[in-house]
Amino acid sequence: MTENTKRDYKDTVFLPKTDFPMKAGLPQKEPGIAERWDEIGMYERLREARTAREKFILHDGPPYANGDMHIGHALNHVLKDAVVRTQTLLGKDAPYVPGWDCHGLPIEWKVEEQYRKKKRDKKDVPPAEFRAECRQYAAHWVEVQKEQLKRLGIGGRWDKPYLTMRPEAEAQIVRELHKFAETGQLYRGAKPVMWSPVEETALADAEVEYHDLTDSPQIDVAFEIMESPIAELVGAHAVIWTTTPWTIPVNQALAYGRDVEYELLHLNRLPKEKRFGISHILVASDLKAATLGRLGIDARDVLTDWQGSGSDLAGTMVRHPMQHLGGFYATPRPLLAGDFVTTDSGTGLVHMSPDHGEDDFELCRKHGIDPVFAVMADGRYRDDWPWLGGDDERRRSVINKPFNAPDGPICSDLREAGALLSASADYRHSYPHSWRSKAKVVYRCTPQWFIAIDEPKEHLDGKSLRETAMQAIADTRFIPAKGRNRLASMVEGRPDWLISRQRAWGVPIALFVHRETGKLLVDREVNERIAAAISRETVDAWHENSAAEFLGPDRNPEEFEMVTDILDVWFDSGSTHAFVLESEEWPELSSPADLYLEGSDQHRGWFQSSLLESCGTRGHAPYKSLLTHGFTMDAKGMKMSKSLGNTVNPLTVMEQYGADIIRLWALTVDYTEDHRIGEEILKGVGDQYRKLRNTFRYLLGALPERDELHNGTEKGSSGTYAPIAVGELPELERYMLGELAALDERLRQAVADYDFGAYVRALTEFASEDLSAFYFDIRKDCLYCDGPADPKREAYLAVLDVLFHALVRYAAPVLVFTAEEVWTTRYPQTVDEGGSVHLLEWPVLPDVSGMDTARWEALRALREDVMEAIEPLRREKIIRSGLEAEVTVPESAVPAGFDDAELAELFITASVERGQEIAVTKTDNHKCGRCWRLLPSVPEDGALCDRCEDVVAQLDEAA
RNA sequence: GGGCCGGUAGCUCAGUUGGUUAGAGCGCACCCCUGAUAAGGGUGAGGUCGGAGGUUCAAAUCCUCCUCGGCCCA
Repeated sequence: MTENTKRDYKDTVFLPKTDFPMKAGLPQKEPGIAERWDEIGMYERLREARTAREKFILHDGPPYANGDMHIGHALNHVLKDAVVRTQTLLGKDAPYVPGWDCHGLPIEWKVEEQYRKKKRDKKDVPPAEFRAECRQYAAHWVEVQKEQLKRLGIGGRWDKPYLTMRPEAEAQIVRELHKFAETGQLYRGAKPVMWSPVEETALADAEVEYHDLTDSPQIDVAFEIMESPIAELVGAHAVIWTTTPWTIPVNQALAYGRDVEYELLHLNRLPKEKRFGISHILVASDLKAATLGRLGIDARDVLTDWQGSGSDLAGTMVRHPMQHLGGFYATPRPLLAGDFVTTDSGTGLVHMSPDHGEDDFELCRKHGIDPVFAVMADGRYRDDWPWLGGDDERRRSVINKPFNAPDGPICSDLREAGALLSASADYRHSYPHSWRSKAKVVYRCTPQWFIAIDEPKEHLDGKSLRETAMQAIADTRFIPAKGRNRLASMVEGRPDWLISRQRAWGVPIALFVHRETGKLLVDREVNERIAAAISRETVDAWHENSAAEFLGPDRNPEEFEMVTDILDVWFDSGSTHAFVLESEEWPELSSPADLYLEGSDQHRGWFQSSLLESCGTRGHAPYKSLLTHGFTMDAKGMKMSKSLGNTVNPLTVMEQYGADIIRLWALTVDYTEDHRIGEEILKGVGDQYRKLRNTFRYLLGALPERDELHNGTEKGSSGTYAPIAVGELPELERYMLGELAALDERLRQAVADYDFGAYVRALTEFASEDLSAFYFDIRKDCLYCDGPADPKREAYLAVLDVLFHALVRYAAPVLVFTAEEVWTTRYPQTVDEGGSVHLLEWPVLPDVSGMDTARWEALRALREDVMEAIEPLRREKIIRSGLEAEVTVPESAVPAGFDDAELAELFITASVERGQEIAVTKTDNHKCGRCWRLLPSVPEDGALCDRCEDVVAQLDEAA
């Protein structure tokens, strides 16, 4: 046999063979795969495949149709897609209809910007044309985002997404509004709302952002006390402090705190020029020092003439500093007790203008003081206003900086009236600004439409909308659980829902108000005429048709006012359950949804608007459970912003790494908290991806090219593993099937918990630890060197087949593209058949119940000890590989039922025998020229062992 | 400024009702293999569990304060 020592046995070894490349090239490959899904009509195929199955409805919250997809969209949609795909894999019918929010200010703003660029005045544009432009603008971004989401591998009904601007949707939104009107939950009120004088519109809370200012004005103003139960106070001056001088012309009262302590300070000791012509001032004791400081008065120079608590001030009246103007200013202003008064800043006395503050409005309303609507939409005082209104050339918008400055008209007039005690422009605080124009906003009282939150309603079983919503929250499942508290506390504390906007691009508040009585017209026939018209002609119907057409012949159009406000876009999106889930247009959907899934900011947004809309009209939430995710930060955990330049663009990541990498990232991080993304993290995700990819590559390489395992039958895209007789398998094979079953269980649990991090981790650790480092490593010799018909080798391949079919399905919801690539590599006919890995269902595994896994866990622990014991010999270069080691293990450490030969195979060593303690020596055996094992049956290095001798003989014979 | 949430190895994450030397995967270092090869295997080094107090026989786990970060609100 000496000639054999020179023979190269490489071609007698069964090495893995596959066309599946190690390097993924995802950015190049993915678009083609997505395209094929489109071509085969994946969504319809899935609906067909899951006909009559239990449904799982994830309702998409509509992103705003404005701009490219950003990382937040990517995370959100990958999570949604993972939910839909895992539920589908479990065999449920999980349709997904993506949607977009299309109305609203940001789009209007963009369209106006385009007009400005064309030097065209918006006021010259006919409203219908303007709305048409907005519609076109939104449609453009819907298409852009749609393509970007498809590129991300998101599956859904892309041929018919829902848009809030579809006429059918607009009509249904109006119908929902009418439901509120018909049940008496809608009212027109006057309330101070956040108002932007620049955009001339009321703003929602979400449209306002706070910026820190360092140069705000602050002034102290003296109001002379006319009458008071406290005799000493008469003739003295109450001092108020404010950062908004422009509200002084609309002052109607002062507020004090009942429990706050006040002092009357005597200024007579001061030199005359420091006294402002005033003898006494009234301020809170706690703020005395701060106030005197602003007034430039040394506290040692003043005496306290009177001291008392706020409640003593009841019944005190002051006069406005501009009393000499008469009219509005001639009325005495009362001092009122306000719960909101604190001694944190100011003077402890707060000037009240019901037009321009929430606290002010409420307190004044209690005392019968009404707002006067002095400030117009553009921020200037109205034409007939006696101070700084009309033709006063100094008239400006109230947010105009010079207007409020210490040398501006307000301060100058107050100074002249002897009422201005201090004025500067150096105050630091945060102040609300419009998120679009970045200009300052103000509180301004305007007529607005509201949905009442606390009125008990018959159709809600005598409960209020708030109570109904609180009950619905109690009935909802929250993932993670902390969301419940967050939503509940917001609903508990929120005010009535302000739903009107004075803008152009939106669903109209299509209502009639009787001019004489001011009452809302509630007539179902009229309402249905309105909705029907909108459903035919879009929202233009309301603006372009005459009142008479809606009112019908029985009513005189002259008697009714058509409301021209439009709806808050939150009302639009809050109605999606009505015009999407309940709509005939998407028969695959139903309501309520099993799940809404959005970022945690939507506790105040969509989760809440949907809840209120549905509770107000249907008495329950439109969802059974709510899943919220945190926000994506940069690599250091800091918020991403364009100005900081630390944004990560998912489109770029897809180009560089591929969509499967972003998906793997999104499903690995803890979405319940804020999480990070960055180069290092993506690199780590890429490593994890490669581990999974190589596991599939190994399986594809080891498994027969033609499907011999299936006895020649072509299983194709509906294929599953070949039937196997579990009882006849070697124990290692049965153990691995048991481990696979354990993995299966972990994965099912992770799906039930929406815990995708646990899902991916279980999958990766299984691939890495159980397969690569254990099972595949042990069976490498068997796969390469045993004869093709060897029962052990066949058993191994059978188990690899099971593993393949299970793992490719498990991976499919995560690595949507790679799983498809894996599947079509093994079953190329899938492509012609129009099949896909994504049409398959959760694997059914061979039953291996009753396995004694404890024995194997002990075995693996021992295996680790053996590896550790071998290491010193390798370090000292006594041996190089474990195959050269003869190992002794303590009898007591070996689980029952393993013989020495099995142990040597499992430990991948030359031999194993029992002894007192773990010991390792170098073997004297020779190395088999084919399998490279060092065995007693090998006569000399390079010769064959018994097993290889047989196999080579067989092969030579066949050749 | 207020409410809520969070800060465990370089990275992503586990750490059940407080209880033995705080774990995993990846990365890293070193080694082996060169017949999964820009792959595979082995060993190892990394953490004062954001910081400071406190409760307790015992705290990453409970309490207080501080700090950093985030969301929402003002």
